[in-house]
Amino acid sequence: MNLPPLVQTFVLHFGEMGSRWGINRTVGQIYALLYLSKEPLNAEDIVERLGVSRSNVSMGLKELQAWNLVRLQHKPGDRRDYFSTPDDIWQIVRTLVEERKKREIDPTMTLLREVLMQEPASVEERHAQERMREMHDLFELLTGWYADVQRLDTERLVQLLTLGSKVQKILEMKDRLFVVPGSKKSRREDPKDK
Amino acid sequence: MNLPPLVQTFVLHFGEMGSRWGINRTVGQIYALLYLSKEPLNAEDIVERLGVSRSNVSMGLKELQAWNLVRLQHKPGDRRDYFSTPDDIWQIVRTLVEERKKREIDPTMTLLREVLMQEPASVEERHAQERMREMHDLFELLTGWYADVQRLDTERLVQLLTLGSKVQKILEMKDRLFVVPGSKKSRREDPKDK
DNA sequence: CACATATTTCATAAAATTCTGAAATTTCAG
DNA sequence: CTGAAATTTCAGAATTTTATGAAATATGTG
Repeated sequence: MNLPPLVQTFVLHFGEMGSRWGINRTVGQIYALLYLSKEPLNAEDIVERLGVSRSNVSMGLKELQAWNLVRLQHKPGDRRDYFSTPDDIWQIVRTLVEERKKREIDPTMTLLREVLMQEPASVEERHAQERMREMHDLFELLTGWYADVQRLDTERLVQLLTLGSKVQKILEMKDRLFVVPGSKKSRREDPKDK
Repeated sequence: MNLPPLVQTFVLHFGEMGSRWGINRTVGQIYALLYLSKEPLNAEDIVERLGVSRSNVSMGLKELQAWNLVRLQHKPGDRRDYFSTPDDIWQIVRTLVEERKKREIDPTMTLLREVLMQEPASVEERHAQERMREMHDLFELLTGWYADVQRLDTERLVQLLTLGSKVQKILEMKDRLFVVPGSKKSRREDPKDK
């Protein structure tokens, strides 16, 4: 491995981290390298710096492209493929979340919907279905929220995240300002209520 | 494998899904089985239903315990260990996020902080450090938000998620109501501004 | 304390994955 | 078209992960 020490530390860490996700060490390292690199790199650059085989790099890049995590570019008068990551880190986050949703949540939702259609054949199956319903509803809530904030531009998203639960305060304020008498929603919770 | 068809479908799916996360098939299956089960199960129950070896189940349960994803219980007059998942699915989500943060984000943050302390020895390293700084700041923002909403009780959390980006509307409303003249924060963005 | 039961550990077998080098294929300049 | 450069594919080697059965250890009851 032929890298500045500071870069190497990060690349190695990402390689290890990769295995805790579903990606292999080389893919993690390639990604980390591209993320840190100012200039786009071609496959041979990556081979030299990481000290892995050319074919391994080829496969790794293919996987990263499947994840939409790297961008393919060309330099004028150079037929080699150059790769880079988006400069905007928020774009990276959006892609990552989108792809993970596509791979992990969506197939599970499909399966849950299918299974929830079936008629339970025993009390055991009935209970199992209830649990699956809970998971289904949870995922629906989370993906709904995600679809919603996904649409925000970055500035607003950051604003929202910075607020964190302080949003809660504002919600309470809103509640107080716009109480509709008799509305269930507007009724204040009181522990003494039973 | 000795399970009602409906349960089996889900258990198999979770087993496959496991490998896309960092956990192995058996661990995924054990978890799915416990999640769907009304009653806590002991190791032998799991062996029978999943058709895997006793030792495999022992290891799998150990891993799930390390993740805080299963609860160990006892039945009166029975020395065997019984396992279950929390009934409250939100509790499960909280644990999962917490543990993943602990395993994936925290070590990365530690490394980023260390590397950001060092003096870059070249322009290349300087640029790499800037990228790491971006990642560091991003993680800080996200974990800050997480720490914040983590503290909300479930009802309020659901309320927040249900709102999604509609929160934005409320924020704008708040801005309009409480403009502090001359304050940077309260100044309305205008595309015509330069 | 003894002994039957339950659980864990661990060496190694089995399976899955990752990586490589060689060959095949693609691409494009001349 | 041709041929050199670039990339991809792929069979098998290397490595890593996962699963098993046997042995060791722990636990609790009588």
